[in-house]
Amino acid sequence: MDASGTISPDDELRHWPTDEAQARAVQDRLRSSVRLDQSGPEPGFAGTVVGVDVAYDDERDVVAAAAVALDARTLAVVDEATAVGRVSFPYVPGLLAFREIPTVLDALAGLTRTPDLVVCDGYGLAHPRRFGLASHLGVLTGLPTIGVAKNPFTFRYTPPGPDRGAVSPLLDDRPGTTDTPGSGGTAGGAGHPEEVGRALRTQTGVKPVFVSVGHRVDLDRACAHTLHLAPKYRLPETTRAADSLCRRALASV
DNA sequence: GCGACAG
DNA sequence: ATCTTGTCGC
Repeated sequence: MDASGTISPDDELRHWPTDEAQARAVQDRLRSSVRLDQSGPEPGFAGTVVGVDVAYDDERDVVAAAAVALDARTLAVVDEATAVGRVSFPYVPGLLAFREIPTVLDALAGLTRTPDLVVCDGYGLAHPRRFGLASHLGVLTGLPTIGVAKNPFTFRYTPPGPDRGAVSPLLDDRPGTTDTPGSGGTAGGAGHPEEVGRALRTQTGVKPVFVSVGHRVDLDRACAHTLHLAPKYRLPETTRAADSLCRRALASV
């Protein structure tokens, strides 16, 4: 991090961790760079929302990433890019970012214009150390990011109402994991469960998705964007487009 | 020791 | 994430 508080993605990539202990140390070091004090772009803003996703071929040790830019208002695809690389880290719950980010950064670099918002597959704040994939990608790029996951991980939630748009809090029952203002310090006392994200029903009668803040976006807007991006299916169109593209990219390698 | 475990 | 058949519906 330089004097202005910016993280250098190149420096981070040069010092990419090789084991779990190093990776956790990186998360603890970068966590303080996350900006949670900005509300982020308004839903329906004039700009692009970019979806990123990754596909793997562990047999050949190959990973393919895709970045697809949609018009934030019409959801039309306006730009896309892919990148291929070697798997840089094994899958470990809580350390997903180290497996996905290097190739995702390459894909993002292939876009013609700078994204106004990036939607990640996975979590941001909803993470054991409050620094999931979306937080990590946000800090390394400086871009507003959110995380939309398909599973609640270890967090607890009460199912939201049956209608599209219904939400319920995603809660961390284990206090003392992080020093969050209002969580009552580090003593493992019985404090109120911390809301780390939200379960959001994007389609009536369909299992919810799990939204959390990444970087420079608040939770209300993260949910509003997610709902706007999912007018027809459970998952945001950004995620669907990026998922489709990275699979095609992997298959053509 | 056993279960749970984003993608 | 990935492995996989058939099936229901627009």
